[in-house]
Amino acid sequence: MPTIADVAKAAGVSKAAVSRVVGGKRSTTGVSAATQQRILNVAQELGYVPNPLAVALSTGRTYNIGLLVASPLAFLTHPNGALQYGAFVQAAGEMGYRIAIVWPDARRRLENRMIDGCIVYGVVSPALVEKMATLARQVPVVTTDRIPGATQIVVEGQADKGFRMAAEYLYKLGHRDIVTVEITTIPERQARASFEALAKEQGLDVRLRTLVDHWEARPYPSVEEIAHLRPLPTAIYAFDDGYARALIARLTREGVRVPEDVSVFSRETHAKGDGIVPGLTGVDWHFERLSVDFVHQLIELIERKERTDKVSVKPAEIELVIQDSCAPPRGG
Amino acid sequence: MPTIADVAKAAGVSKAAVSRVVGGKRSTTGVSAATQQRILNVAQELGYVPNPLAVALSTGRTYNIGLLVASPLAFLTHPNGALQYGAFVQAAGEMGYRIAIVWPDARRRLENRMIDGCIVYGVVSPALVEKMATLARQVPVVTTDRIPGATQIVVEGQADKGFRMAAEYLYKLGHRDIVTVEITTIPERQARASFEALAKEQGLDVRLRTLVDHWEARPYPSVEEIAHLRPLPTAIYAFDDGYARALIARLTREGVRVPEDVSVFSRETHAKGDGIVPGLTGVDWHFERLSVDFVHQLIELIERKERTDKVSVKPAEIELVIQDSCAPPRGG
DNA sequence: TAATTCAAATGAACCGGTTGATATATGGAG
DNA sequence: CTCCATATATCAACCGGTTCATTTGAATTA
Repeated sequence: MPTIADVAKAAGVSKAAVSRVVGGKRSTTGVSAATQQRILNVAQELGYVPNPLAVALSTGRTYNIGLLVASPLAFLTHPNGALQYGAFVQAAGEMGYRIAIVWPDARRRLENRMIDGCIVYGVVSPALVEKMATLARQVPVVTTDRIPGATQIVVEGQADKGFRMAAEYLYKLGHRDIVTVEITTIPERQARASFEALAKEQGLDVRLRTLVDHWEARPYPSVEEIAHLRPLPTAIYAFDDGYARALIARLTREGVRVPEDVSVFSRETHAKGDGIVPGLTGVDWHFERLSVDFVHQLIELIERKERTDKVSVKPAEIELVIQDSCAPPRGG
Repeated sequence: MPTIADVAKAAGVSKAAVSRVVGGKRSTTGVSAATQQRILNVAQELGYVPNPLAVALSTGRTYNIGLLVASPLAFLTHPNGALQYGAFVQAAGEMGYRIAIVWPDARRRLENRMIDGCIVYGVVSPALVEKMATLARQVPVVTTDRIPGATQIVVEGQADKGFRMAAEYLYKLGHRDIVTVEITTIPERQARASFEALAKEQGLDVRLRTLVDHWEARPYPSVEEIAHLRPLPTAIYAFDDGYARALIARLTREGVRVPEDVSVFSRETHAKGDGIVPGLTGVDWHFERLSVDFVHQLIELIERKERTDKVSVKPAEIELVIQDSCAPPRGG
C-alpha cells in the first residue's frame, strides 16, 4: 500500500502538500491549483488511500460512532432493535462513519479513544446511565432521555403521540376496559399515563389495568395471566408484535376469539403487509427513519466540537396501521 | 489521559520498559521483576490505558473484525441475521475484538487497514464474492463457502444434515408430494438435492416441486402461487418462520387447514416456545452457537499470521422442533 | 584480575499521517 | 530599485505507541 511519502515523492512535493490536498474537506490553501491537480493525479494512479489509523492518531478523530446498548444480543434480537441498528449503520456509513456497538461490560480497550461520539438508544438501565455519564465526559453523547452531560434529542411533539393515537382509536371503537402491558425496564415511558390523560380529557370512564412483562421472556408470563383474567378486558394493548401474536395464540386456544371477543393492539408494530392472520392493528412509529437524524445530529456535535443540552428533530410520520385484530367490543 | 511517556517518567524508566510490561501478552523479557511491579503500580495509579490507535498504527493490528454482508439492513432484518450478529459481537467482545459490518458499497476508507480479518456469513452474491476476494488479498477471511483465497470453515458433517432431518421427518409422516421454497441467492445450498437423495436412498417415489422466493420480499409472491396450486402438495418446506407464518395465514384464508390439509415445515426455525398458534415444526440449526467458533478460528488465523484453505469446527446440535404445523397427509 | 557472558535498561527509528512555524518566490506599491 | 505583502511550498515536531540495536553493569569464568 502506498503511503503519503510515496505520493509525495512521485509528485515531487512534500508530505505536507499531499496531506493538504488529499484530506479534501479542509481549506486547501497554500497549494496552487496546478500542484493540486498533479498530486491528485499521482494519488489516483498509485491508488493511495490515507491510513485511517494514522489520521485518527494525529487528529484524534476516528470516524467511529458508538451505539450504547444494555446487551448486544438482547438489543439485536428485539425486532425493532435490529431494524434500528441496520438503519444506523447505513446512515452512518453514508456519512463516512462506522457504528460500533458498545455495552457496559465491553472491555475498556474497545472504546478508549476509539469513538468520536455515542448514541444511546432505547431501553435505559442504571448500568447504562453510568456508562453514559463516563462516555459523556469524553465525547458527545446523544440520547432520547434526560441524562446530565449528554445531549438530549427530542423528537418534536412526538412524546406520547403514538400512545394517544392508540388510546384514541381504542376509545373511539368503544373500549372502556383495557389492559396495558408494559416493558419493565422503561417505566418512565409508560403508555398508561397517556391513556389516562386522554380518558380524563374526554370525560370517559375507562378501566385500565396494567401488567408488566419483558420482551426477552418467552413464553411471556403475563400472557398466561391475561388468559385467566376474569372478566376479560375488551382490549389489550400489547407492547409489540411478538407479544401480540403470542397473546392471540393463547387466547384462541382458550376459545376466546380475536377481535370478536377481545381486541389486541400492538404498541410498536411492523406487521403491516406481512400477510399473517389476523393482521395486527397497531402503531408503526417508524423509529428507523429517525436514525438518520440521530446520526446527523451527533456528527454535527462532533465536527463542531459543541456540547448542547438539547436538540430537536422532526418526527417521523407515526402511522396507525389498521388491520384485523381490533374491533368494537361486544355489545359496545 | 496519561500516555506511556507519563507512566515512564513517573516510574523512572524508559518508554520501552513500560511498553514491554503493559502490553501483557508478549514475553516480558528484559525487565526485572521489581521494575515490572513498579511500572504496573504506577500505571494502575495513573489509570493508564494504552491508546489503541497508536498500538494499531505501530503494530498493524486493530482488533477489528469485519463481518461482510450484502446489505446491513437486509442482513439485520432477517431473523437469523440479527441473532447471528449479536452472537458474533458478544463472542468477539469477549476476546477483545470489535465487529464491524462491512458491505460492498461501504466507503473504502472504512475498511482500509482497519480490520484484521473478515467473516463472510450467509447469503453470498457476486458482489460479495468480489469484495471477499479483494479483502482476502489483505487479511484472512473465513467463510462457509468455497472462495479462492479465503479460508473455508466446514462444519463437520453438517453439510446437509438439517435438510435430511427435514426430509426424513416428512417422509416418515408419509408425505410424497412436497413443495420446497428456496431463497434465490444461494442456489448452491438448495435443500432439494438432499430431499431427492434421501428419496432415492429409501426408494421412495416423491414428487418434488420447487418455488423460488426471497426473504426480503413481503408479501411473498410465491405464497400466492402456492395458494393457487392444484393439486396442493401435502407438505411445504418453507425457508423460514416468517414465510411459514405468512403461508399458513394465506392458506387459512383459502379454507385450507394446517396441518390437517397441508403440512408446513420451517427450514430454519426459532419458533420453539414463542407460543404462537399453530406452533411451527421445523429445524433449529442453532447457527448462533457457531459464532464463537467462527470468531475463534479467525482470530487464530490472525494471530498466527497463517492462511489455511480449510478448517473444520464441531457442529452445533441441530434440533428437530416438533410442534403443530406438520401431520400425516390426509388418507396417508 | 582481566576477559567473557548475559540480563536489564535505554536510545532512537519507525508506523503514517497532520499542522503550525518558517523559508522562498512572486508581484505590486512606494 | 528597494521594501513589503502575499501565495506557495517545505521543515520539523507531534500524535502514542513498538521494537531493534546498543549500552550499561554485574556476575561468571579462566
